[in-house]
Amino acid sequence: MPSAISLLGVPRGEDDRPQYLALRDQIASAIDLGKLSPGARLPSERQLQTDTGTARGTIREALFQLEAEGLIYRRDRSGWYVSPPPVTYDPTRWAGFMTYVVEQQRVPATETLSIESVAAPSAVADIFRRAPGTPMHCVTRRRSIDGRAVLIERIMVDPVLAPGLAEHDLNGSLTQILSTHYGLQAVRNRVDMRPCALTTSVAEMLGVKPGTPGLLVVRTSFAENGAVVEYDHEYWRHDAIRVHVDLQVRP
Amino acid sequence: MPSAISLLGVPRGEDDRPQYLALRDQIASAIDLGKLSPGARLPSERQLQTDTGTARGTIREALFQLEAEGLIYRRDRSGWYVSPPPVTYDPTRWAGFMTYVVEQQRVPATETLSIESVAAPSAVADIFRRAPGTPMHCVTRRRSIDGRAVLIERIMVDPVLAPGLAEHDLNGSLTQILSTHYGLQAVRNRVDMRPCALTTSVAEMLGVKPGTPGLLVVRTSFAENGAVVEYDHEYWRHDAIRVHVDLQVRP
DNA sequence: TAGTGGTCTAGACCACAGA
DNA sequence: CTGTGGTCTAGACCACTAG
Repeated sequence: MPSAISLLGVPRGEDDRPQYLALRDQIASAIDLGKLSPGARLPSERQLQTDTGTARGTIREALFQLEAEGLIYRRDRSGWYVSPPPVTYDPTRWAGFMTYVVEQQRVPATETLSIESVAAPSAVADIFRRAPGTPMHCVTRRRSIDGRAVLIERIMVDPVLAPGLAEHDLNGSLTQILSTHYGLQAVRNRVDMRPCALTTSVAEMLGVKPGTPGLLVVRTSFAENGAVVEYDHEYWRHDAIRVHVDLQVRP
Repeated sequence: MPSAISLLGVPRGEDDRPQYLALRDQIASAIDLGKLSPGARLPSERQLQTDTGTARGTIREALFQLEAEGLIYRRDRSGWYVSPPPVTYDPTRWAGFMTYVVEQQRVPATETLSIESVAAPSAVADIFRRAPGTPMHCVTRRRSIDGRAVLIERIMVDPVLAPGLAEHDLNGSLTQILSTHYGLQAVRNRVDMRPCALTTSVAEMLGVKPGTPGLLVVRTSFAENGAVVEYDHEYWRHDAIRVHVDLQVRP
């Protein structure tokens, strides 16, 4: 029973820590101590409400905090769950998603949501060095780890380089297909990353609330002749990924 | 006037978009259109309340959303402001903070907050390959861009390799000092990145609310003989940084 | 259908920034 | 000092998940 000295306004214990942070600490330490394992479900907000005697809004603030830290996540209208550990992504390695997830003893899965031909917006056209409006393959896929959807990717491929791409099974490694069937080999990779919030369309596909924190990874692969092989936007749940780069000075 | 069809619960316009997202869109487009420039201050929450006729909680939800997207930020108890553009950080380049910020036509600044000797916790000791409890230099610095604090860094350096480090002016490039005065040259860099939430202590130093979204960058620099030259944690405001990596396949 | 999170209201007081 | 954001309360109804 945390000192109920007064009953209005913001009384607060002697410690000066807001209630929602205090609750955050309680839950965080429960996770640290293993009382709540990855994947475990937290008590419902209303349960916490009666347990702690604080308003639901305050409860939710603590939960949002933990979500921002990547410790918990929510399944829409189902509940709050403890986040599994993140996978490590290394842009200097050429291994694709399926490969590095398996290497980390996790189970990857890919689902192709759509494959369509779209007119290249000018930003995309620039990258492919083609005229705006040129048709492009646009593949949308959802990828999961241990059954939990962790990213949505939208890949643009030039149909001139990969005609009939749609005929292939795209639920595996796209890089593999481009290499095997079209002789397209990347020799250079450009990667951009930045924290973002997941916008409505992506959020829906991941089954999360719009505005959930995320990480945007933009990959551009170039062939030997400088042609763009793949132009890829990956929208990750922020708690699912960690980036690792190891670099040597070349003498 | 967005259709006041009913007066209780959540009526919502025909579009099915929650009010807080609608407000988010309004503000976001005002920023896009340049009606609000980087650094500009938004109307106060209570002003928006009377302007839009919605409850303050709803207003704040929209603002949090925009903050998570990196479009706006807050100065504690002062107001909400439009975020300046992020700087690009390239871990494959050896240029330090001062250098790459200037290259991007921005004004960098460094402030040393503390320099002390601490006993290495076991995790740190492992990295330096020394016994736990071995004394280490620990430098805490705050770095700013155009006058806005964007990151806190905590650097650990082995005092055996850099005796008397505290005597130097640490408000410039530490890498430079280690190289010039101690002959410590990094030949390998290991970088880890992950989205996080800024914890209380860091948040205070940055003057932001605890839980504000951030990006943690951990750098480990190795000398030719494998010794660890610098072990550095950088806590960035998430809206201030973008990471860029460009990689070639070596034939 | 019961229970969950999602959205929203309309208040209140507190701590601090800034003039 | 005034005004700002920060924290908190105690309700309400909605939209969805899951049994």
